[in-house]
Amino acid sequence: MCCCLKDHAKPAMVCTADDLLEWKDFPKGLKVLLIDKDNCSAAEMRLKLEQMEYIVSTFCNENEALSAISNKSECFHVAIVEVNTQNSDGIFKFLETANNLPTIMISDNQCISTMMKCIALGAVEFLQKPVSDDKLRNIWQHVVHKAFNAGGKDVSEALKPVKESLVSMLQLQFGNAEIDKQVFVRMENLSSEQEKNQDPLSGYDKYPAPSTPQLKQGERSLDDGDCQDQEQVNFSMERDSAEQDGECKSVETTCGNSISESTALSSPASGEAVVKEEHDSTNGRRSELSTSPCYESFPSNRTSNAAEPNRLSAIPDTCGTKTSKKKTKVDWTPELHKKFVQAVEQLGVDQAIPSRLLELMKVEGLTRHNVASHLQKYRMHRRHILPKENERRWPHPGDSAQRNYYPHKHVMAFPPYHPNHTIPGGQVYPAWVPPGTYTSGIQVWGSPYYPGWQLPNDRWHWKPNSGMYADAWGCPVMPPPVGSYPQFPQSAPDFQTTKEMQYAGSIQLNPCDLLPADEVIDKVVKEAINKPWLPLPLGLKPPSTECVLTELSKQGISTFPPHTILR
DNA sequence: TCGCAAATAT
DNA sequence: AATATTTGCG
Repeated sequence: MCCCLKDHAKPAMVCTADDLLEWKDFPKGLKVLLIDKDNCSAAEMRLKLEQMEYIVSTFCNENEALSAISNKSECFHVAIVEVNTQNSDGIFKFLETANNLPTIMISDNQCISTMMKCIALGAVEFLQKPVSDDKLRNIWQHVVHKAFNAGGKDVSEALKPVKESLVSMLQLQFGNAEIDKQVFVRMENLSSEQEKNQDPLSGYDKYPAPSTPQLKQGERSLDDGDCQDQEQVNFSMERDSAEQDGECKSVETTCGNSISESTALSSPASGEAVVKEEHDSTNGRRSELSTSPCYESFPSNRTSNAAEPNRLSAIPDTCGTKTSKKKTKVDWTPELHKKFVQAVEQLGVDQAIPSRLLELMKVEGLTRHNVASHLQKYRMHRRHILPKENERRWPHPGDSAQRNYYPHKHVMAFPPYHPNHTIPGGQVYPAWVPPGTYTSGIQVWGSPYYPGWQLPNDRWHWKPNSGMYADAWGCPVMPPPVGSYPQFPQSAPDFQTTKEMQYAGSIQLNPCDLLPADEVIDKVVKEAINKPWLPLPLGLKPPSTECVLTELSKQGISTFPPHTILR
């Protein structure tokens, strides 16, 4: 909704064009009944409210207002009523009569008893005059609250359409994520539950006085870390500090309080709001983007839209055409990176070039520049970072070139406890295919599973200690009983096709690394998980071919380029 | 177009 | 302050 919300450090909400459009105008058109004898303040409030797109009907006294309500010539969604010591009785009567109308009291003084009585009679809020713009702007919250909490029967005719539109909005808004649906359902249940509880001793329901009727956070189930699937490129919109756009502003304030907040809360933190525009010098292809807040951890259950994996759905900038100023930023999610790596491997590390990669990736919205940039980074890691680390660890005069693929910190996962245990050749698996020695097999588990050379921050949702190691590989990963490997039947042989492999297999264990301490193991596992490009530490094994194929098929990938199939 | 490196953005 | 991405340039 609010692509303009800057309060949300993490643009965690998912935005779709429709959502934005829907929310943008939400409060617009709500009818406000205003009773204020003070013509000045009445006019002032009316003006402000109208600027906020509310439709205001002003009355000088409660009788006029009541008659308007009673003859049903007009309907109202919310009322703002001024109360003072002189007119209090009449106002109380109004409150009692118009008990279906969310009524906000305003007054110059704060007579506690008057306040108390108003609230007791059903007023939803009691505000001191002058009422701040924010308060005015947010009066719609009472409408929503009433619509959802009054219980079906109590929802006035005026509120019904509001509720309906809210419901549809919410469905739209939350339509994508399962989690959000839950929220939605909860809201629905909530209102029906209240409806049930209402009859007996409905004292409470009769006098709801939520000063801030917002969707309560506690009422929604937030399962973060639980979102996956959806592979799309995420373009995060760079929040523009200058929020000059009036329209944006209104969206911001409108959504910023409760609704958008709830959305943000219910969306997995991993998401990114997106929108953007970018100039692709290449073919003028316009890239706009969408966002997909979910990242997938390997064994993800790709349940939802596997439909258009390569698509960057377009999102119109709802915040006005000015969004064109916003820059785009490609979000290299694991999915996207995986795609990238696969493309690189398909072309062969050496022949991979941006334009070609772009074609292979088939990701709409992605530009050659984006790919080039990523490729640059990718190569950088291979060329510099890894070699250095490797060199440090395993100095090997005369063979530095080859060792470039051996990454840093080669912590032995669970080295043999027995000093005399021999490490079988081929137990070490290099993750990256060395330049020029690209061969089959390796990339299969090197890429599809671990998309990157790096898994930056938590967005990848790989939770090192969550017992997902096994899942990540599709096979158990925890150390088997001391000294035995039989639990991992697969295939050392499959990976012994390159010099690297052989080299790796011949490496001598450093006594210092033979510490099977738990923390060491933990560290190793974490490392293996977080740095998939590294060869698996001794003891950790790559997934079996079966596992790989099974997993891939689960992900809807049933065909493989010939060279990617393990033999 | 590519790819490096500086500039920017988070 | 570090890192990730974009932008500029040869």
